[in-house]
Amino acid sequence: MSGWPCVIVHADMDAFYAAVEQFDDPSLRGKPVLVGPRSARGVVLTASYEARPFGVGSAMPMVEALRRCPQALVVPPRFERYQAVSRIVMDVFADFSPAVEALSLDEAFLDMSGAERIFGPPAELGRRLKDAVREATGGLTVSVGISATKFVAKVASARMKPDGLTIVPPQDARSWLAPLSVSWLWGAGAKTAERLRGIGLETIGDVAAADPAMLRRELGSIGERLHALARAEDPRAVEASRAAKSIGSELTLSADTQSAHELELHLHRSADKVARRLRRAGLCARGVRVKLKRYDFKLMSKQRALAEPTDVAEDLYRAARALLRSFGPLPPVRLVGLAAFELVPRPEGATQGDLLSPRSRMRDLEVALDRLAERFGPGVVTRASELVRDRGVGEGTNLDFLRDPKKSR
DNA sequence: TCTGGGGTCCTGATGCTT
DNA sequence: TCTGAAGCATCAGGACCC
Repeated sequence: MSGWPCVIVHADMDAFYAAVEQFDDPSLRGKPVLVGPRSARGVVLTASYEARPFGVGSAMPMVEALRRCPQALVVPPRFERYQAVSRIVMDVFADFSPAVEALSLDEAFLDMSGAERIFGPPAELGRRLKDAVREATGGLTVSVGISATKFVAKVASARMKPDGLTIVPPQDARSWLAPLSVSWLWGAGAKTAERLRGIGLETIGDVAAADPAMLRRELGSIGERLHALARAEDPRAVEASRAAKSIGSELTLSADTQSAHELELHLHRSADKVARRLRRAGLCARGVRVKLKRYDFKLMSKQRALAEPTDVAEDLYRAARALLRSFGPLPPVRLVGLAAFELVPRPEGATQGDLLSPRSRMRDLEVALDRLAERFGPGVVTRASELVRDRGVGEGTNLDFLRDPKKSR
């Protein structure tokens, strides 16, 4: 496009989870909806636009959100449904560009450089993209920002929500950014924004005009990056596919605990969940990390390399249990998590030649449980073998745990 | 207000190897 | 054999994003 070195689109679905819930259940439409767990320690994942005028937003404790907006309807999240809708949306994006970089379920970058002949100038392109999403999803709206860099496109999509379309030509990008608060800078969260204000930089224009050497002194390498972003310089390309670097599962407990036994139970469930996701992705982990969040929100973590790459829950759990024990006496803990990292493709026939080893049998059992989880509806176990009993499954165990590892056995 | 769960990236400390 | 420096890998913690 004339004068545009490249065309980067950022598309961000509006109040995605809440919009899906309102779409699926017409009785929620036009009403304040909060998607999130009802638990005492839960936070709001997404608030519908009807709830936002009450001062409710993402990451706000649910208790506080309901204090501000008592008439809000709370809907527990249904991630599988959001994933299904997300696939539809991403397919639409893929119709527009071969280079789509999904940032999450509800937003993506598209590199549309050189597509003017097919889709027209940026304004026309944006309208067509929005129409296509609305049509494919049956009415969901997306906000779109278009510029020549990722950062400016992303800010542009967020500036006019919901259902917005903002185009920032590259020659206007720097002056367009200048009056915005430093908290719009990508990579400057609460702490960094506070430090910037502490050195007298309130707006993105202030950061752009600041001495980069001073920014580096004050903030380290992030200072230089923020300086470049503030000047609308962002060389990062749209990356079509990025391999996961870790897969984890964590849980905030309903009450703090110092019981190693209770934490081990949670680690066991997390190990099951993570191993299943590894197997689905055809990956093995070469390391395990355990994360604990203390009563005072201080994080503690320990990690270790595994003797060999694995996608077996028992292996992950054993390593995690050893890490947990290495913490020594535990303070009251509010969150426990397990993550697998250094992910590598699962070698073909990894258990071949070793079919009778306990480890190989354990993996076979876990794969069989995966299949059961896919096939069976609700029910309870009527007979359980010794091997299964070792895993906490016995007569009367509800089969729901096969499909939702969070459910207790 | 009182703070989730999924991640990524960066930094400083530490330990190992040469 | 001891010591120190350099380079690298690993680990733990922190900030950030959606």
